[in-house]
Amino acid sequence: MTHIAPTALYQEVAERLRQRIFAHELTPGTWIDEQKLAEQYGISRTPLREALKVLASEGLVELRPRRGCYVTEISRQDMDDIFPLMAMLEGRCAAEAVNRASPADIAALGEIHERLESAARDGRIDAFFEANQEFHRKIQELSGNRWLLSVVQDLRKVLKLSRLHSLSLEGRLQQSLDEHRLIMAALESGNAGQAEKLMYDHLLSGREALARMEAAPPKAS
Amino acid sequence: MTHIAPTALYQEVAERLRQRIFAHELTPGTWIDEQKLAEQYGISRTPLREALKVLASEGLVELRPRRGCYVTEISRQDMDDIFPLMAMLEGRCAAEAVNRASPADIAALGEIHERLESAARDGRIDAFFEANQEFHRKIQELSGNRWLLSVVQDLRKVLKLSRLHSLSLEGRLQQSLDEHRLIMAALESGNAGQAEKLMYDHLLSGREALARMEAAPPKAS
DNA sequence: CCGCATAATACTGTATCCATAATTATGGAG
DNA sequence: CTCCATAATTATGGATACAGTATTATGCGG
Repeated sequence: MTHIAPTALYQEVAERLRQRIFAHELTPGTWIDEQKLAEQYGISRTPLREALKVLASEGLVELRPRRGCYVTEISRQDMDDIFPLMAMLEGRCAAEAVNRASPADIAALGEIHERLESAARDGRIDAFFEANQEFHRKIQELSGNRWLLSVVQDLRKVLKLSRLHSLSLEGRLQQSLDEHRLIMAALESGNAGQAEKLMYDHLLSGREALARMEAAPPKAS
Repeated sequence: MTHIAPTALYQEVAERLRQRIFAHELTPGTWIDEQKLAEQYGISRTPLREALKVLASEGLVELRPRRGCYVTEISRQDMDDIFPLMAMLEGRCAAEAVNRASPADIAALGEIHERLESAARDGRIDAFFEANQEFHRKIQELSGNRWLLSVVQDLRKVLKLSRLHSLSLEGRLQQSLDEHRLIMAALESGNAGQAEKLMYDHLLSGREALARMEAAPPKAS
């Protein structure tokens, strides 16, 4: 039986760990017990350690020599550092996307946007969250810049370390939807400069919403 | 004998490999023979493989499953993708540096700039190259944004894969020096917006010089 | 009773070993 | 002579074993 996916074990392990980290099953600051995790996955420590090296490069975990591996703790300062950066980068993605996207691409993006609309109508936050991610990712891909894509996605991974999601803030979902509509319109009209600025503002707006939550957290620990 | 540096072996190996790649002793496209390299370094394959995972995350090598490890080949397209990105990012670094730097920081930067001047006077290209790197790095650090720093430095590593150095182009060294003077002046006068734009233009100017070399390469293979 | 030193334990880091898959060489058939 | 198939070789990927260091517990001294 030939493996269809010849992907190495350490990659699969890395992906599984990523999911657990994003799901906050492994919370920031917690120590990762190599041999416990290895036997839990039924593998040896070798591929696990290789996976941890990858996650460390992505910033999801920190490897302290002779001390072990810890899930990265993200500070408010980090958020303040990353969001403006993301705003700039995603803004650039939007601008590049306008320059390179075909009408078919824009149409595909419009479909994703429609899912945002319907999710918002039904108040389905998690569906909105999913479509939102997909929308942003699609634009990033449309930029056609492989390196821009990888940088943005690496930073996005780091942001996902935070358990705060601005969409659960009262009114933020509607506001986010409004901003998306504007961005979508700019993309359709082919206005690169405007798309860039709107995307930039959209990201900063998201950070602001998050900041408001930090002041009055919903029910997180 | 206690190791003063408790740094793990795989990190040292990764650094040694980086240097060999940057020195073009390991040229893009070449296959990395694990066991040959391991015995050459007098170590086992385990830490070497971990080092290769790190280098792969940095984009310096490519790991093809079951096929081995190859030094990344950088295309013209990649250069065209990365340079504008770097221009934007380093521009942002310069702007942030203006906002955060103390007079002492600016003075330290001025000293590095002086080394640029003197290296240029004596026509010492490699010294100029060194001081140039240090100048840019210092500004990146002054931005005070840990994530911006890591993103920029990762991309810088990838650029170093290219064996083309624009400074060896006739007249480029003087042009680069001129641009640096303007940047330095903007930093000293505390004009963030201008520093950002000048740095942006400086990077694009570097890419243009490189493009001219690609058309008429000096003597590279 | 508290603090420090020493010993025991446990985990990280490295080496060695084995299995599997890919590449290359060799031989035979067309 | 060329092309394909099969076998041998070689390298990668994973597992296991071992060494060294950090942490924790325990006991002794103050």
